[in-house]
Amino acid sequence: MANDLNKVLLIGRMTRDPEFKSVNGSSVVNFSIANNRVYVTNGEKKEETHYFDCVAWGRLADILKQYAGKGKQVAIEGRLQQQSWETPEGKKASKIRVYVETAQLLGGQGQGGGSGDRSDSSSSYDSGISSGYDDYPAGDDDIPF
Amino acid sequence: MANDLNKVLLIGRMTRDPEFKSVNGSSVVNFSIANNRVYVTNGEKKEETHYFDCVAWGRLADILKQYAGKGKQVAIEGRLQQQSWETPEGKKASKIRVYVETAQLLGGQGQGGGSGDRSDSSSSYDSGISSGYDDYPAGDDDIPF
Amino acid sequence: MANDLNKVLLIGRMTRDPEFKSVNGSSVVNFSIANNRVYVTNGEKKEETHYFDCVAWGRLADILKQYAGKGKQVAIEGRLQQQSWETPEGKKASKIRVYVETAQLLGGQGQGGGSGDRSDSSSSYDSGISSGYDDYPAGDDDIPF
Amino acid sequence: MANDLNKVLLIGRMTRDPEFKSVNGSSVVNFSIANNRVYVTNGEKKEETHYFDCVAWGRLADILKQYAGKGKQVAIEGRLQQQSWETPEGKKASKIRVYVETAQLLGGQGQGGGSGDRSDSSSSYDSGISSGYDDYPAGDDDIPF
DNA sequence: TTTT
DNA sequence: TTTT
Repeated sequence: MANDLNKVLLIGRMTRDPEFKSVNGSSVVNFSIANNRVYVTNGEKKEETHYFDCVAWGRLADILKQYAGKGKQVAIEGRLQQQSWETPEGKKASKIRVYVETAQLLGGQGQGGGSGDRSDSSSSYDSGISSGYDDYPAGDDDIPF
Repeated sequence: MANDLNKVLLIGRMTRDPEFKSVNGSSVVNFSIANNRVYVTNGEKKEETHYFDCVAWGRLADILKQYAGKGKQVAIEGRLQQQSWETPEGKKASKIRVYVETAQLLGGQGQGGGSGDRSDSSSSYDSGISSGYDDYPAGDDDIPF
Repeated sequence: MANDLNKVLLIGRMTRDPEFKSVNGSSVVNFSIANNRVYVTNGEKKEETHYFDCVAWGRLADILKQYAGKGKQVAIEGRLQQQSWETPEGKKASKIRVYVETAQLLGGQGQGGGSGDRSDSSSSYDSGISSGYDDYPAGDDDIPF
Repeated sequence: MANDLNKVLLIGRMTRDPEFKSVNGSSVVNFSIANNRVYVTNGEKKEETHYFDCVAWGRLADILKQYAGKGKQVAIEGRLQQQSWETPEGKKASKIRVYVETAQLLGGQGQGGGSGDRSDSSSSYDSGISSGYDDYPAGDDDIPF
């Protein structure tokens, strides 16, 4: 069986602070990204917003927990993932989300803060951070951006 | 408002023949792609298949209708799209699919055929085809691949 | 012959103002992007900067001329292109550049300005703009960002 | 400093067998990819071929050495890299190549073989293989495709 | 320097 | 359920 190409690249803003949890000792964050699309159809300008659910694991999850937040602009790279589960009624359900492999915080003019004491994290430089299970393309351990 | 980066790249096989319809005079095809993932966790090889819904419009839809089919391997480039609708019960629902902007048929050894008389389309060369509303990066009108 | 997948996605800062020219009535801009890479090798943090030459045509060129500038952070999407030419001595030469199809100006804190009177263009919102030969995924004609 | 987004995705055919060497005990392969572009300008079909130099390291290099070869169709994912060096005359020179992070061999109808005894490797199934310094998204050790 |  |  092949390992097929599967790559997603998005820029958008977090609709809320990343939701953190720990699964079997591993860090996990879930968040949603608002991605705007602007286009012109026969002279008329149109705007749409699409919302995409994202998940990140490991060190990347820790860093996003610490530095990302509602309104922050972020570039993410990852892959599409089909989650499947059974509903309480025993029906099969599935949805698509983005498994984030790398994230770069952009110096956007988001409203920042949101949930309280994250305001101190506004070191305001861009960052590229990756999942961190490998030590290859990674950020710094102390001041990731 | 911005036009945010939104790019998806996938290789996979069509799980069925593209489903064709005409919407306000425009061609539309819907299809699903099986994308395989192979990875190793602590020495153990694992395999998963993820299924992604795709839609294509215009000339690309026409070409996919004519040349693509169940089992065919295809590389697609497009963008993530959040479809939103109301259920018959008046609830809001939404799902993610891939809006295909370009497709390249790969000369894979899929089980081909499926729904009968498409076997004659096995011109068996690769192809890169795009949506065709613009005439810029496009294929030929007669022998697209 | 196929139209093979060829996609490049970069975030970086312009090393200088885009260099504008007109070729057979079409607008062309050339510019260079500084793309930073940060990684860790056996505990040690490393940094590198890579410079990539880019070219854009048409309406995208006009917009970049008007709104982009030295130090601006930009996300670009395009394709790799091999330029070939003959040297004055009659030798064959070739180099790789990025043919930009879409660009999104990011609200970064670059040193801005540079060549004088562009400072007034700091409308400071992000933007996604594309080549504009098609009217499909495009920006606005008046206030592109 | 940021770790900026830098992503390249290409499909093409190897113009020759990968050139293998060992650098400080690490495997390295160099190869060149022919990437075809087909487009239409005012009704006229045009074709171009662009050649891109690629490099892969580690386990991915080993696998490409063993299974890839001249004429093989491959999908690669990686990043742009600017190589810089000094000429024998003491001048600075630089070129752009693709640092390959993942490769998927496609079941194309390349002329295969080429340099002798690779013909036995035509297991002819697609494959997705990655650099292998991490054990995360990887192939099998024995039968990678 | 080049692939199908 | 939503960001600027």
